[in-house]
Amino acid sequence: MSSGDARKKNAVEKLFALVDCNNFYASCERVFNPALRHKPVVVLSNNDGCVIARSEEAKALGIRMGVPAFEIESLLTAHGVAVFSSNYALYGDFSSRVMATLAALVPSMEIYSIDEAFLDLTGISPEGAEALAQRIRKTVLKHTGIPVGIGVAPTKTLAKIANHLAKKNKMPVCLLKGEEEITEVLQQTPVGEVWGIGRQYSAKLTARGIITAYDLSRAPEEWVRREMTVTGLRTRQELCGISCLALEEAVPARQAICTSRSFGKPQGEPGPLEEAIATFATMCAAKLRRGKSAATQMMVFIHTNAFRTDQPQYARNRVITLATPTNDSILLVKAAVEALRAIYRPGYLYKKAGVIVTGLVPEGEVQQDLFSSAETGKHRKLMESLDEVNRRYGRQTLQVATQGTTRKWRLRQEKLSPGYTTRWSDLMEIRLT
DNA sequence: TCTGGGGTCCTAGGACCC
DNA sequence: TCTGGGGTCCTAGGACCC
Repeated sequence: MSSGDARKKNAVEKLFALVDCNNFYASCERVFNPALRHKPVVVLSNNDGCVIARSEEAKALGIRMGVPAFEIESLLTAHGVAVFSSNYALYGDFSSRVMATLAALVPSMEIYSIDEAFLDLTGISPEGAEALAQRIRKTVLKHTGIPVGIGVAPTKTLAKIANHLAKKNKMPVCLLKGEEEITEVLQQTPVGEVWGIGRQYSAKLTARGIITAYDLSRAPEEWVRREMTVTGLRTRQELCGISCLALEEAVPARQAICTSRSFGKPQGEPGPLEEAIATFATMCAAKLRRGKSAATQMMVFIHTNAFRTDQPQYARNRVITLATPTNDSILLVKAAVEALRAIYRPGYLYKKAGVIVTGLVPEGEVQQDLFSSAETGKHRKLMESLDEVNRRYGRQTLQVATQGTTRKWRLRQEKLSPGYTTRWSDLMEIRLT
């Protein structure tokens, strides 16, 4: 069966759009800082470690994604690149604005990531889809200041490819339809660029002579399934135009929440480590409460700097099962510190630590433990007040004592932009003279 | 001196049960 | 020689994503 025949088997020809914000973090930094227009901009990861977003001008300078900032310091200075620490409060807020704008323009959408959304355009003619995509792009730009690119195709995987193509050709919208056009594009797409094909699979496929996305769409189904599991098989079918990945409108309940950081300076003493772990535990607790869920298990991990092969290495984690599912900061801090004490060893320089909570259940369904319910009830009121204070006066205004005040472990964040849209004190001022 | 953070899904294999 | 078979649950590890 040719892929064309297979496509016809779909009762209704589906059509998906992928909307992707261009260089999202860099674009956010630009909105309130027009002086940065047409200038190279990069945004660094937490701890000012690696480059995680680049404006077009920065890409043109040859700055690669993920490159450590210290390796390109002279390049950044020489070209007057504007450098920012990541400001997730700002990006999260812009993301909400973009998504709200999209939601008002289409009947059904899936928020796929902070800067991407899939839209269902099934039933719309190719010309209609193209016009709608153009309108979406203009509206988002006008309402939020964020430029987006849009790829449209019969499956999500093909819509991703259409979106890449739009970027490559510096076109705002790319519509991919019709067997011949799709075949031609797939033949020009390296298999590693396909959504769902990462480094490992890319190497394996290339070694087997599967070089392009088209080759993968023609590979024997049995082989793909055996070597790449059903996930790989779905990707193969999607490349053939058979839609296997549906639009997921409802946000599935989280399964895990993680808070982890690299330290600005490596830490050897137990004190600062405990303060860091306690802080991560309270951040997990706050995220749990915001999502109205509670955790049944917690994992605490610490490790040394793996890049420093000249130093002794150590990495351990410890899982604690909580007697009753909880989102109480005080109980979670207690558990986290206990876990840390069990795995901490002196004589190492720790670079990173984190807390992961799992086994999440809805807050309302928690079975109260007979022996601790009185304590839990008291704490609940306290947590509500804590969240309210921190919401009003900024994160970490009220803390659990174990979090400490030295913050020796804190992030390096030397180039943070203001919280233009999320902190009253950072609101932009305009002087009319 | 400096190298991110937060998620998901799938499978194989072991433990355990009847 | 040859040691049941089938089901469920859990975990670790490997792959991927942005």
